[in-house]
Amino acid sequence: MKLQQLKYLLAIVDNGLNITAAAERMYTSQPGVSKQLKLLEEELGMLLFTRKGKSLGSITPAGHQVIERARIIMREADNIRSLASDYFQEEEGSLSIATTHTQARYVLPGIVSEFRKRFPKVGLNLHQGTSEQIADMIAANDIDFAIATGSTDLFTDLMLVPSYRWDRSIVVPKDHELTNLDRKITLGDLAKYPLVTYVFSFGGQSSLKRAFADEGLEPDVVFTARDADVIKTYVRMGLGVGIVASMAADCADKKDLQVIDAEGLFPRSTTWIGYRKNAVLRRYMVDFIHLFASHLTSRQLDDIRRASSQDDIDGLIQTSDLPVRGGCDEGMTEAV
Amino acid sequence: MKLQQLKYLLAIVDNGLNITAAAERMYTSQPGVSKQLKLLEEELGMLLFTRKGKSLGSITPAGHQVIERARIIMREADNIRSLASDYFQEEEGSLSIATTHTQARYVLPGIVSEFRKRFPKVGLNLHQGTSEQIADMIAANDIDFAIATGSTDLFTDLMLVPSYRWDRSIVVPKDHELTNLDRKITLGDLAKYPLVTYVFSFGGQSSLKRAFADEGLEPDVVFTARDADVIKTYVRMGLGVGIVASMAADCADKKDLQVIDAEGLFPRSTTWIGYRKNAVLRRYMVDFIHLFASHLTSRQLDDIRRASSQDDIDGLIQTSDLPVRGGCDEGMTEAV
DNA sequence: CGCGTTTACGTCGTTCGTAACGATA
DNA sequence: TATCGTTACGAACGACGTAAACGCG
Repeated sequence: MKLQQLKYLLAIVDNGLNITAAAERMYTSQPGVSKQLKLLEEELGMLLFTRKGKSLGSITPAGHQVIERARIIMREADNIRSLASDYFQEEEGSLSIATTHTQARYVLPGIVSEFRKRFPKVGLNLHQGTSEQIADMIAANDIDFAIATGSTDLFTDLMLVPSYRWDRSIVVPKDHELTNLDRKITLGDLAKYPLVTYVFSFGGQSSLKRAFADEGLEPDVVFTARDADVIKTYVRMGLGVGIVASMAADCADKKDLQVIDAEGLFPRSTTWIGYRKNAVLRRYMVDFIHLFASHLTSRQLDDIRRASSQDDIDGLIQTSDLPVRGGCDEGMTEAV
Repeated sequence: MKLQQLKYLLAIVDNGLNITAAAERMYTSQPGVSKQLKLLEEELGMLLFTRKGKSLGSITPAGHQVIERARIIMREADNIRSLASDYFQEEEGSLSIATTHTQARYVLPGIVSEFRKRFPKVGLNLHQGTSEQIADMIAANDIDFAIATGSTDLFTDLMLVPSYRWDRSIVVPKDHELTNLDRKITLGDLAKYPLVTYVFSFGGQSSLKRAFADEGLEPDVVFTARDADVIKTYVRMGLGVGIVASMAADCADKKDLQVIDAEGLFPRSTTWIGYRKNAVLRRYMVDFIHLFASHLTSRQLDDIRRASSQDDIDGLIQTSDLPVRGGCDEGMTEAV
């Protein structure tokens, strides 16, 4: 059994049991991969895949078990390499992050620019997607960090570090009648207007919809998007009243939009940053977490680095200690 | 990085940083091992060992981390091989068991003979030792099962399957005055005589001594051994009253010794069988556990096989369900 | 006949063992 | 000088890539 053989095995699995594709991904010849698979099967004395004629049909039950173990082996081999790189020179490497639009657009820019300043030699890859797409990217490997809000169910394979909390803001055109309210805005006020907001299911099972339902109200949502910029665009067009993450209501918007803090109207959301269980975090990765979850002390980060289960992390971080991030640059300066 | 290199690395560590010894253990040449270590260090760009002149001095801090990961890799590689052997032919392999004298002498013979009948091609290795020695054997690898009583603290790396419980028996010469007692024997009775029993600390912090202390008594222990046969020998010589595990008071002894059941006098002990966490159990290994812990259903065994933490196992087995093993063959027939 | 896998074979790099050398206590 | 690790070198092995054959849809 060779590490190479296990690597090829996983490449075949991760490329839909297509040896040719696997070979291309591994930058090697197709017969080589085919042969190594054959040798591995021979040494183990068992078939890892069923054959349909000459093609691979499916993974055998025993094959699944072997693959599972092979993944552990490759993960630990990667970890050894990480340890070594980290030990030798901590400032080089790469960092792949999968995240949602709100984070990528409103929160990460400040953090990324600071990170690049500190680690100019670390190659940064940002991938934007929905929570589900992020989960897929994780499964397909090659992602070091996932950053998202709520929806922890999709990410049971990750260690999730709660990083900050945020409220929502109401966004209306400058001349909107809601701006003339001489009292705090209520859900009842909002329910009178057509609403423009995130796709429901964002951050769990529609905490937004439930907030209305809890008061016996049914909101009139006329438009949903995954993207605060799109929402604001339609608000500008007068399509309705926008509800966005407070971070997304930035200063630039104040020119033609009125932003009303909706703190207390909806439950607070918690954004976390997650990494694979059992992954060795390189120093610059820990530093990135520190930039993102600025409330953590170095001591806490050390403990997190050593944590082996989500419970360990949950025990380290009190949700109530998390900073609350607002809009219009306040949050950003806080992070830097 | 090659599996072979990691294997050599661990061999060096496990042989006291002596490359020559490691090479012998691996049935290969010493320069080969030396070179592979060098290549590994070169590839990782770090020293795994400090050098004292030409000899290896100690493991570097980073080296410890690498070794830890390497152990996981080798363990999973072994697991893959186990899976394969098991899949192909379940009836061949080997089984190494480390256990205490009482188990090896009085409990295992029946089980082993049954096991050999079922799996004649599985090579059996039994190693006898104290709990501490068993723990050492585990650490040095090459042991599949540990069987012992109490002292779970020494075996936190193992999954422990509680297997049966047992009481102690009093052993006296045929003509001893304790045999003429017309009531149930008490600790107070025992305290009047010189005692011969196991080394204190057997099975935890001397549950035996504590049983006396709880009644305000101080036993007069004149001789301690690790070995019921030795104890019985001294009882025969009239040195004192023997207290042994009930399993150790077998029928053959009844010729010249009187055995008095001491159930209730001392707390019950629980004997367990343990295997390494994350180890794949081959089918014959599961069958061995079944022979040893005969109360388990196939369903429970399946769950145990899949368990990933000690808590999972503890949740599956109620201590009160464990059979109580007595002496004089009753227990043995029950197990077969 | 295209797609994908396996077989065949020549080349090249790696591992291994023996032997000799170097360093340390 | 005994012990242990490294260097040197030739032989055997194994991995890889190209080319060609094979099976299936």
